Amino acid sequence: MHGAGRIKIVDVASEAGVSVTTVSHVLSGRRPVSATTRARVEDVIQRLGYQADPSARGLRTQRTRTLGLVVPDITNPFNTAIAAGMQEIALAHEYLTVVCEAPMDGPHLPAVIRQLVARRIDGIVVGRYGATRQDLEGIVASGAKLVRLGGPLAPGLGDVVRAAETEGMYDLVSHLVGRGYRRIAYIGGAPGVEPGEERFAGYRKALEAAGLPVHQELVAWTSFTREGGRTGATAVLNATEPPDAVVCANDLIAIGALDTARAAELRVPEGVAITGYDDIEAASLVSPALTTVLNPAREIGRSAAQLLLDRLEGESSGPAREIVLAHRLVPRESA
Amino acid sequence: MHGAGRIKIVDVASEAGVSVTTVSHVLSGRRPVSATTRARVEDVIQRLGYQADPSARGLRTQRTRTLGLVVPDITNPFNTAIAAGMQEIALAHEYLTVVCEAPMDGPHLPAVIRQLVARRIDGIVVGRYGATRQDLEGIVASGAKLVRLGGPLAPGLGDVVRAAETEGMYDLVSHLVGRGYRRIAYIGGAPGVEPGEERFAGYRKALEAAGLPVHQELVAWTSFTREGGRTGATAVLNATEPPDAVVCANDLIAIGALDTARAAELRVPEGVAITGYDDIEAASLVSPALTTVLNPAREIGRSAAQLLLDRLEGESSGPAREIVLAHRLVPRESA
DNA sequence: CGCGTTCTCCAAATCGTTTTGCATAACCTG
DNA sequence: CAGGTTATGCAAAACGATTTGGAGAACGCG
Repeated sequence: MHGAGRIKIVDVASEAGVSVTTVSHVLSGRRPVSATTRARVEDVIQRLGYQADPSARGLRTQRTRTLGLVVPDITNPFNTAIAAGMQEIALAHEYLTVVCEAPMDGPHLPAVIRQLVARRIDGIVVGRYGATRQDLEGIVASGAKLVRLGGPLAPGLGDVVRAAETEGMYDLVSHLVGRGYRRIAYIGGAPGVEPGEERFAGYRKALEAAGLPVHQELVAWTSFTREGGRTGATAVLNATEPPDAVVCANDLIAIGALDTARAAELRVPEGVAITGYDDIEAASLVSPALTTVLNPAREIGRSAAQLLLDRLEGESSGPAREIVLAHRLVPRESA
Repeated sequence: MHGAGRIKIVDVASEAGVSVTTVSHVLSGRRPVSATTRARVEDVIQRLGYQADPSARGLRTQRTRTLGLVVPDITNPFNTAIAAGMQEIALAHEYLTVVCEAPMDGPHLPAVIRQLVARRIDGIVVGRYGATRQDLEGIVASGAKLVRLGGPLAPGLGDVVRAAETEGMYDLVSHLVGRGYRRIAYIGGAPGVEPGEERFAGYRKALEAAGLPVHQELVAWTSFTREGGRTGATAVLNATEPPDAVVCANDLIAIGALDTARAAELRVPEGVAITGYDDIEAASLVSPALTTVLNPAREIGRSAAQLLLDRLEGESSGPAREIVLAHRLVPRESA
């Protein structure tokens, strides 16, 4: 008759003939309990299906056993892959994961962070973002652990997980150079936003290493969207001396660039090569299939969650850490 | 020096020169408070940036102000759109949304539900699923509010939100008939899983209304994946008398069918028409762009959250409700 | 056999809210 | 102005767990 989930620690204690203290100790293992008592208590817990009330526990411990992920766009497959990776690790440690969307337009980020901090979320992962130092410091000051996805490692701003973006773009552009392309254009997202900067750096380094110049008129900055790709491609393809390849900062931009090329009756890759970055699902669905770089999103999520859990369950402080994950070139038809 | 988020209700009370009871009352409005006192308290709350501790509040009220969404695959854009819709509504009411993945392979669903129930989540949305009656009853018995996405309205199993799937497929197939197609094949996902059943029903009704027979060899059941689409299409296209159109239960299946058609050197839509369902982003990115039906996923999420909040904040019980959302045919190149 | 350790376990305080039962002050009404 | 309402605010008891200071029993040592 007593519904599931309603039994309390005191019920377990009386059923097992011990005090609530003892039950708590077998649960947490913070003090020794004799083997026979422990066995009896665990049996009762099992039989009654006892589960500690998270609010009561949270009130006492000041922990919520919850991890948060903040991303600019929750429907972006790259971001959901990160979320999936986090959940995989978190669930195994009985942590919950909440993912929050904070669009780039308007001051959504501070509000979302306030929400998360007010909720006493234990650890927060801030996704690829133009987050200000102030935003991030607010998280750290609240006592929550912080992991950033990308950006430089800085003291007092949590740990960092990132893909080897610069190296990935370097390899991609070198790949193009190796296949004979010489006038290689670049379409970036919003300038100054982190992953864009690093990818652009890889582009420049690769050209430099090949002894090729960076033409200012072959570089366009727009936004990380399909529409951005269309306008960016229009700009670089109309240069006085057009490019033979267009490197895009992500797959959505590249798909937009494909639109523009198709509209201009330019064959890909014969007329112009086009490449993306991230390897989202659509990259292999469009035609021609995009040459791109695999962004190990799920693995990024796993690493970020693991970093947070280490800080939470193991040594709380210590020097800031950085995890860099390997990229992988995915050659397909568009180059 | 006192960091943000650390101030308690007693601090607010003493700063404002009132008791904690009064502060609580201005917060909840459950008892009248004089205008001048209220103003003073609200000012102090503002100035100090007070935010009630959710664990303490949850312990007392037995509410977590959290909504949950359970889906088979968190990276499916359809599901993330639902999540985004839920979050939009939930956040406005200061509720958090957590989305949990419970893959169809293996007994993940009961475990995830247990987790959510143990966490005292206030309301749970169970996505398109082969959920058993037992799973759902467990949720209701725990006291959490339940909304199902699809399936028949049944007493004691919460409210239902669904798209008009049968009608949507009916319109789509009727559209094909109107354009002259006569041998129309169908590729479904796993048989018995809800959205598939309803879509198949729409397919049959439309053929029936047009006086066309349902050929057993033109119906294939696989899985809701691109790979499923490939195998399903191989089956129906190799029928003794091949179809002139292939209707797929969702977009991923349709994209897989496009693969098969391309491999068989069949032009689409000249050789065979292919249609999808859901209108995921990739549907407009592939070539030829898919004729499909817009599944109002975001709106579904919004409605589900609203339903939950109504139960939570308004009248708790009452007859089970069902919300049916309109579909919309999206004609593109593939038919 | 007395005394100090080490094992076990318990009672009670605590975390920060909400909510109920009263006390007091203020206000009408006749 | 007495008597009864209504407004206003307070003190104290929950909510269900964790954690600390000890109590009693068992054990070893001199």
